[in-house]
Amino acid sequence: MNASNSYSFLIADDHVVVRQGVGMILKELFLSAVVYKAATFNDTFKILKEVKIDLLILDVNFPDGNSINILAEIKAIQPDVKILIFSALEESIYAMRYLNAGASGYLTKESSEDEMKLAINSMLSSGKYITQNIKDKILDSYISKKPTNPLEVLSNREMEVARLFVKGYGNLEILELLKIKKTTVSTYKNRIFEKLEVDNLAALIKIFQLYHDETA
Amino acid sequence: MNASNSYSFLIADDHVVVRQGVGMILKELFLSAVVYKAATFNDTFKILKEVKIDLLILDVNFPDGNSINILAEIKAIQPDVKILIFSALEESIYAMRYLNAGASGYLTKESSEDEMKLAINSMLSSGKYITQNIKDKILDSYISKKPTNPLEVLSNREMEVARLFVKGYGNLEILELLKIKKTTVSTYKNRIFEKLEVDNLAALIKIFQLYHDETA
DNA sequence: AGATTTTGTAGAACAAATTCTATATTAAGT
DNA sequence: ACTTAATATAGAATTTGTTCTACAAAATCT
Repeated sequence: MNASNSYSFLIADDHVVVRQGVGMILKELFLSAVVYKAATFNDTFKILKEVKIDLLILDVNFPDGNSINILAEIKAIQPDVKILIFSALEESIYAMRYLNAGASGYLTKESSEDEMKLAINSMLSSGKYITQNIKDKILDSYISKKPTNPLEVLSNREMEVARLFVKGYGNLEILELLKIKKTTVSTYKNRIFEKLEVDNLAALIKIFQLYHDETA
Repeated sequence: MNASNSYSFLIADDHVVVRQGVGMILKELFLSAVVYKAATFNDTFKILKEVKIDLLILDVNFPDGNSINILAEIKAIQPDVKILIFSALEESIYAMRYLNAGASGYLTKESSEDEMKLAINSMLSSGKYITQNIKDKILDSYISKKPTNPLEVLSNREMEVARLFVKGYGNLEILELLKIKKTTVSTYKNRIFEKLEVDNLAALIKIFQLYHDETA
């Protein structure tokens, strides 16, 4: 909260309507809110360097890049800024990754106005906001261990196979290349999917992209 | 325009913030605007059946179905309603499809506030709004037929199926969603792969990343 | 208008991939 | 050291996906 006793927000989203819509909700919640808006990463960084922000509402789907490590960059500039991810992606898999990477809240664009307000309030008071859904997931996987890069959980062989899948090879090609049986390939595929908590190739590819593995 | 001499709008979009944002812009343009909002197709239809709408601002990306042919259904209810598509999808691939299907304007969510206002005004006065970009395309297609975007070669149905594949849906899910037989899904997949000259899902996804700006 | 191509759809037969179970080997934990 | 968990590997049975062919309706070309 700044000197004039009102919260400062930064809405970073590439769509005007979204910036407007979120801005409106913010104004409804806090009459005196100071609301900054950014349409690109560059703008986002620029503003973060200039003014102290209490809450950054961030859509990670920018045209000028969107890998997960920008969260670290943001924190490097303003370590205390609270980040609420506001994404059009289904929370399930992605939320955890963003939370691990430095965000302290995750909200989907499908959320109702009430939930959005709840989330914003919660971020300001307790510094975080997580849906029950995600809390459950956290219990599941946080309790054990949390590798920074999810791909680390794969064994060497699994990684080998995963790369081939991401490159577009089918089971038959992989079986051929590695000289193993088709059921073995399927077994790996299964373990890979389980470990990374995905259930289809498209999601696997996204993870590889997110964690910028050259092979993608 | 209705009896009380003010325009009536219907904003159909599944995201609250977008509805708010567009609503705000509408109110800025026309103080006396009557603005209805719908978050689903069902709501959209319900409202269309009840009140006369001058301009429908429609995001066709609903959770409860989103094929192009709903435009026909809308027209069946209110033949005179003007439809402005407001979509996050790449203009070059989709605009023509929607225009052919009954819309009379296409605006991407990346548009600036000014452009949005221009579009809305244009829809109300001349009944249509097309960006220069698309006008060029129409001219081009009159002269020579060379697709700028490779995805243009897909038929509407093929596009629908391709998107589902890219999202990670399997044949079974797609067959279920579109209520078609499994061989039909395979046939589409084949035609899609042939037309785009790829032979695996990973490659298809890459093309979509390159040529299809979609937030999902 | 008539001919040709594209599109939306599917059946029969076949190929590919998955499940579930299992086992030997290695790595990790206490 | 001794036990437990993870890894690399498959077989049998089953499920999922593909091919190839086909056909009517719509769109496009001549």
